[in-house]
Amino acid sequence: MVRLGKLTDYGLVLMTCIARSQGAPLRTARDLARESKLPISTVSKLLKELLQSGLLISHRGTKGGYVLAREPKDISVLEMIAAIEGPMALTECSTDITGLCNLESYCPIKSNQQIINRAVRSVLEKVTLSDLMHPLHLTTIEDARGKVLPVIASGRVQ
Amino acid sequence: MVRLGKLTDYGLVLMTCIARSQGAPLRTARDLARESKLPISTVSKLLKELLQSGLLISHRGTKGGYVLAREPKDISVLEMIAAIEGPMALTECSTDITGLCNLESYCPIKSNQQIINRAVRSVLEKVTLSDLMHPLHLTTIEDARGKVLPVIASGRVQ
DNA sequence: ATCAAATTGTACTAAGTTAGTCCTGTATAG
DNA sequence: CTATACAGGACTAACTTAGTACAATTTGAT
Repeated sequence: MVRLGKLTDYGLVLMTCIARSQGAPLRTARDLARESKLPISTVSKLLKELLQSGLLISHRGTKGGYVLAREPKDISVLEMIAAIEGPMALTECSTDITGLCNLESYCPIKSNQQIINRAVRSVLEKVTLSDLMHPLHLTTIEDARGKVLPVIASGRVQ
Repeated sequence: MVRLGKLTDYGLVLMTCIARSQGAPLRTARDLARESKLPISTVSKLLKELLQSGLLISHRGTKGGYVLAREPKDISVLEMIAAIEGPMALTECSTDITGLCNLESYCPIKSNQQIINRAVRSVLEKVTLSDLMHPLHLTTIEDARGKVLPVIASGRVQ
């Protein structure tokens, strides 16, 4: 169903939690687990992955924890997804790594998949953590070919 | 990695094959299996699913086979994906079916996921089977917020 | 009428991926 | 020195996907 894994979903929740408490001291894994109602082992694992992708900065020891590495507006949804799921590709054909697709060179729609993939990536690149924090600021979004999609002011999609 | 399943990929290939032979008589599963170099059992299964979603029309018996139910330009990539993978949602939160997400009502980014999902859906809705057949006709595509993505004339993405 | 070609429907198995847990090690503030 | 919190890896169970197989049904042609 072209869907994000649950863990990725949780990752977005955690990033939003951390972003919301900017200015506050470091957020610990336990702390975030309590706030997000997720098991601490899972939270811990996700924070590690977000750290390794450079989206978070950590401090060890007592009074340790995590902060955002950049401002929310400079962290894209695409980056967060990639941090947890690995480099995103809609199909293996679109990963630029040759030899993965068993239809190889005579695959008739390889180039099309790259087009689709690029469009999807681009959408996710443009939506940032800041947008996730402040849904009201994102009132419209233009889809491929410039058609405007109305997005309801409450943050809900009609 | 937010990717399509292999079967979906095959489904796009099959639809492209059928679209390319419009005007010709019905295409059989065996026929398409040979052309696409896929196992016939898999092809048969996919054609059934595409049929049930109303994207194909079938005729049984000798001289039977499949044709497109509509013109290529009126069949979106989103429909083809949905036919094989079920209704698309980036996360379970975005399916409009309540009770699936264990964070339920207090999930802080539910509405945002719906925004992301809608943008992605919209991109896939705008790309049609016709675009897959004639990649040269799709030279640029606009991403969310109207930024133009260049797409190389050869059909390859730079 | 009968046969052969083709779709229809269902059920099943194996493989791969994802979710989630646990344990040991390392750094640091007090 | 010690309690706290991150770091890294290994591991298991559950779920999903890919792929196969078979019997039933429909239909055109001889």
